[in-house]
Amino acid sequence: MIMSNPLTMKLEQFTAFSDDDRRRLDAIASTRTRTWGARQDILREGDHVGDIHLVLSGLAARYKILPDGSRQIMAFLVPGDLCDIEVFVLDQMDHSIGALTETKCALIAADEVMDLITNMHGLTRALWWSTMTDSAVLRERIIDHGRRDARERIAHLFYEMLVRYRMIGQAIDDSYEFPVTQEELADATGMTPVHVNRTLKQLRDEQLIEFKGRVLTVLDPEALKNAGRFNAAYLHLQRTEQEDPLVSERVGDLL
Amino acid sequence: MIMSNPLTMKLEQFTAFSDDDRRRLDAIASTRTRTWGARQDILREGDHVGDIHLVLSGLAARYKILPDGSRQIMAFLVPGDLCDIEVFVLDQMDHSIGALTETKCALIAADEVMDLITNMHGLTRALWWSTMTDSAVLRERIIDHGRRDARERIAHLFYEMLVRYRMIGQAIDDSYEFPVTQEELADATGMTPVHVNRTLKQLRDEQLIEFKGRVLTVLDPEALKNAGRFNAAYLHLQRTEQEDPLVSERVGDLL
DNA sequence: CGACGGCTTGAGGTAAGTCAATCCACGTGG
DNA sequence: CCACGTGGATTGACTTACCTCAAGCCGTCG
Repeated sequence: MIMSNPLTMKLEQFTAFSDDDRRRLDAIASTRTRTWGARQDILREGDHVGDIHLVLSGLAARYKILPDGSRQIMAFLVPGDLCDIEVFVLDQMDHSIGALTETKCALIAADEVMDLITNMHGLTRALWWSTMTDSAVLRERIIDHGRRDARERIAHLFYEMLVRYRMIGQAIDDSYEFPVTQEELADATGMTPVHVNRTLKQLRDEQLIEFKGRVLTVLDPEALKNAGRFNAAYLHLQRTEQEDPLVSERVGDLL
Repeated sequence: MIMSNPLTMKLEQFTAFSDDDRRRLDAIASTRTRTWGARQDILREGDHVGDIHLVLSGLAARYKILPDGSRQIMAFLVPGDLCDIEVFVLDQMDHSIGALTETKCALIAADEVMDLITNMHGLTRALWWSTMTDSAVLRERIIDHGRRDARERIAHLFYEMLVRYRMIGQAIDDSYEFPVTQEELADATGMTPVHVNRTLKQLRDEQLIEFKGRVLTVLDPEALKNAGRFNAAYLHLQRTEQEDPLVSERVGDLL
């Protein structure tokens, strides 16, 4: 057996490849490469589709810088990891990738992968989008826990849920039904029920929200958004701005 | 325009559907449904492929119970969210889904989706696997931040990295090169550099690890694994146990 | 009416954060 | 070969956000 590239090795944990598959993967991973020095960004938040990057050697990190300058690393990328398949489906990066040490990546031509995507059934693509945005929401939750305090976390969650309920047409103005107990909120935000309670009280006292009878009402959307340091980019609601006035109508004012 | 089901509404944020597509989605979402009462599990950790579940109404949560009994909710699922597409690719659930209120789901026959998957090119499937495990790792990081203390977090990270470096053949016995600064570790674990330092010292004092010259050596794998309350299930290294002795050789003893 | 689940509030404790000084390994230039 | 600068690691003293324990409250439902 030939010692192949790290991506192949990784994927083989899952599927057995034919020699042909393996040759193909190796070819992809070796034709074009590029190297970044330590502390350089391989991809930046906002970048659009270009080549796909596959880490071959070195160590990189998926991270985001928050408004206050703090950084949250959401994942370490080791050889065999793909940096940016999601850009295909999500249009633009919602976070950055930085090299921690000198890092070499294989560059996979956009259209090689594009073939896969465009040949997909419309529904399959939509499915991809769904998975990818789910991941993005997960990443945001990591930031919540790592770099936001109790008040910011709750505010962020409530604002996100407002957007999500609007998306599916289940928010009336700035209210939505959100039938969670404080204990469940605690389990979601990684705090204790007691502290959730105090934080809710604070948000209520500040006139940002009202939360009674399982219905959450956002009294001051702008203020809540700020309190949660919310930035809608990660939800990838691309069509809103342009094409579709109807969709835009649903969530547009929240972004 | 017909008011369609929540999945369609959600996906339309991203793609414009033809009337045909929309009809198809609606059909999928309405043929078979099932309702769960509040506090019932829709899916349990360990469940294998069955029907795919699409939330139609109610509120559910993606969660995991830790060994000490604490629960971490990783995501709220609202109408339009899919509970378990990943099972297709990952063989079994690595977490549970519970209904928080009475929740109705559409049941999508496994083979309807299976068609999509099996018709996929081997590489595309592998790509899916890659994305799905990435998500699983993200979820694990949420648990880290929400329900593990500093020592557990660092221990968990170091053990996970050992497994990942083994997977790509870049660990020598229980050592691997991990060229991160303490500040970067802090950004990844959501703590401060100072506290990372103290935690490292503790792990060193306990003879669990050695970390000098960018090389991390796990002195006592079993103990480190326990310290991080590590459970390999989320990495979905399915082939290891059975088929492939070579793959198993790489990571087998760690699981 | 009592019981129960969930919410609220207080008092006191602790893990982790902040600020700041010191140390150490290294690379570079005189 | 030593002086120096620099980035990172280490350690101490003090603060704080959040946790724990525990009691009381409130609405609803049998």
